[in-house]
Amino acid sequence: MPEPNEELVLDRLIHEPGRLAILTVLSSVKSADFVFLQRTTGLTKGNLSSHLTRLEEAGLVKITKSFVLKKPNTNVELTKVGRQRIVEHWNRLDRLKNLSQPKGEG
Amino acid sequence: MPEPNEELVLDRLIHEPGRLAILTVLSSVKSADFVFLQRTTGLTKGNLSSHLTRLEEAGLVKITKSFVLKKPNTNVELTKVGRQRIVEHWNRLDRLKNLSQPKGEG
DNA sequence: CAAACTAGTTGGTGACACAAACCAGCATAG
DNA sequence: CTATGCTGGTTTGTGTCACCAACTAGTTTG
Repeated sequence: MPEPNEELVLDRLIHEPGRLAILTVLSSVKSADFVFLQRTTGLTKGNLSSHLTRLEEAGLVKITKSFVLKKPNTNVELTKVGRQRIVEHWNRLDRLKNLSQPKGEG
Repeated sequence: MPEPNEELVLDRLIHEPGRLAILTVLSSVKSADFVFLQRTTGLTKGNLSSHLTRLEEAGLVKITKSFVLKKPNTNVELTKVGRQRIVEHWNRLDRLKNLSQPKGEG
């Protein structure tokens, strides 16, 4: 039973393509609403909704619901923890990648 | 129904952490055997076995079984396609990452 | 012979990503 | 008023699949 290199273990919650996209988009903006996230990530409403719920439950995003122009509006922003975790995830991916290409792409 | 940016869609077959590790290790060596892969990836035998089967079925790796010192020996190497696909996957991840950090880490 | 070890494979199970169906509010059409 | 159809979401049903435990096959040790 090998003990995996802790540094390289990938967090599935974050690694999942849909959520990785959501979190990565969020890390470039202060906040984003549901419709914007749907457009940028290409996720369906259903998937986006459930991913957001999971991310919120995990404390990675803060969700604020309100009404804008009489329409429901779901605003999402990274929490401090969320921001740390997505950065750390990209760092881990870099380290994994560098296992195979220690000198970087030539 | 938004159409996702084709360039950014992540292939789950490759993206799965265990397989991403296997493929990344393989991309740095000519070939590797089961035990070596288990040590380097930290996967259990069962997981490694089933991931390898999936990768072989997908044509990403070539598996050669033989006996070495009277023990079964499973040798694994990337196919040409496999090598292309893992490189392309890392490129996609780079592009996704750069959506949020177009200037690199500041 | 049995017990333990190596090198794997297979089967059962729970988690979960997905899309379809659903829901609520608003707007126009008749 | 009812009906139709938007927008902006949530919930539900289902199939996939990653995981670990159990198993197989052969070898070595006693």
